[in-house]
Amino acid sequence: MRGNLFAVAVNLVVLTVRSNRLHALLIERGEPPFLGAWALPGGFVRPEEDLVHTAGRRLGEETGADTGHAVVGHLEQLASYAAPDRDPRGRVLSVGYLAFVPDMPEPTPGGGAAASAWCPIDAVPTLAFDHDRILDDGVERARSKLEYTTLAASFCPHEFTVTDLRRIYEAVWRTTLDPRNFQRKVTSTDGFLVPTTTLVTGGRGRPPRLFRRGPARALHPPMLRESHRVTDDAPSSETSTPIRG
Amino acid sequence: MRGNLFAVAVNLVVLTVRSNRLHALLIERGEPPFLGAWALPGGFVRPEEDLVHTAGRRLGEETGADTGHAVVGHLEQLASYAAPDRDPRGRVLSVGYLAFVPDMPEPTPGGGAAASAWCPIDAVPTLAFDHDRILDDGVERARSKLEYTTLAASFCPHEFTVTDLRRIYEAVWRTTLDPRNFQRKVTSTDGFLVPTTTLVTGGRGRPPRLFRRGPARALHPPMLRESHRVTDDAPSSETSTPIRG
DNA sequence: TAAATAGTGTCTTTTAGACACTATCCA
DNA sequence: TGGATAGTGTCTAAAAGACACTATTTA
Repeated sequence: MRGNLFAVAVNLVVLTVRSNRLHALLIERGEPPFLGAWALPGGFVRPEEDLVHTAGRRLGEETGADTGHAVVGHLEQLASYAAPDRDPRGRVLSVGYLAFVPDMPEPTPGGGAAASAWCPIDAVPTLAFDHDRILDDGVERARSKLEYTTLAASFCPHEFTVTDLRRIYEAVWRTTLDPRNFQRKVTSTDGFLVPTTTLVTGGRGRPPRLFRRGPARALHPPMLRESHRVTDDAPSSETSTPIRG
Repeated sequence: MRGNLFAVAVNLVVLTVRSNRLHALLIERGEPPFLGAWALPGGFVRPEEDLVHTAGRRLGEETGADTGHAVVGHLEQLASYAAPDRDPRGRVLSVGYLAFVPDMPEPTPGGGAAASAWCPIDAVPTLAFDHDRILDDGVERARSKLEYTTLAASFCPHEFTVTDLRRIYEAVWRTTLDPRNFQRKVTSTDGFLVPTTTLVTGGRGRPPRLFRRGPARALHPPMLRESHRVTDDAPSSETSTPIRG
């Protein structure tokens, strides 16, 4: 078998919406390199472990899913990053994973991290390695996935209101949506939401109904965000490359 | 640095449209394992080489771009595959890349392949390793990318007619589109097509105009393929995974 | 001239967006 | 009662789909 050998790591872009703002889960590195710097959570792939297993394991460790806290969400592979000089220790390929989780208590650091925290997406400091780019790619993926899938519901707990769901879209897209048109759109899209009989009392206005996520995964027609630019909006990464002329 | 080490390979899903059918580029393996079986072209990532460089290099070798043949197309990262038992030689992670190229002469085998050929997508035999799944993921990605990007033009040569472009959509989606509505849609989408002054004579009807690809990359509103199922249409791979309940 | 393909015009249906209006809570 | 939020109805504009019709070629 030709070729040199790589260490293979998984890094997680874990997104959630807290206080109507999109946040990412960051860890403070507890060991070199980049000791003390902020980074994406992650870890090396163990022998006999598949990529998604590593990602799920580290996600559980960081979000405290192993403490019995019920986690509903979504996990998907994002992209791989393997620039020769991206890690000073040697040749390391990192597979990025993108996770959506509902708002939950403060994270519990794991995997050799000194600390961990939810950080608003527009206040993220410079990160270790090439994690800035991985994070950017993850956020961009999240923004476009909300357009044509029902994944916004992965940011919500098991039962949620239409307004809860709208706040997800507004936070991820940094925009505002008409509450009335949004309501009609999501409740009339077959399989997106399943109504319960429960109304949430205690709020300031008419009590909203609770819904659960339905079986639909694709959104047709999609939920288009406003004024998508028509010219080049390729992500920052290599993921889109024209070949010559 | 903890963790065991991996060999890292790149495998290519190279798609083209020939005779109004979607084809993939396959190679016949010239060495073990899977000697004599069909597989996706690929190769190991060299020291100091980035992933996209490996992919571009192998793409050029297989399609004969190094022979001076002008290649216009598209290359993007697809996903990574690293199941512990996917390669009998040991732990190998493969990064899938997806390429769109215009129809071109028969391929010239490279990289240790015994033979190579364009194979209609619905006539692909069982492939070596987990290449069936990589191919499936690539085809599915291609189908959905044609909906909301202008990448269909990457299958066309530098100048092409509206009918040429429509045949791409029809081949990739295995459907038929109304030629008149298609014409209006693509010519009225700002930045998709740039008209030339050339008309193609010699055909059977009114000579069509040649166009070049415009600067637009995203399609807004998207070009929706018919009757997208509303329920679960997750790809075959791990790329979409719900987390618990 | 007939057949074939390119391209335009127009009508209908569907959907997005704006927004009036009703419903139901709390203070 | 008034303010706030939930939810429905309705109008308009934009886009998709069906398809008649014109334009320009070859056989």
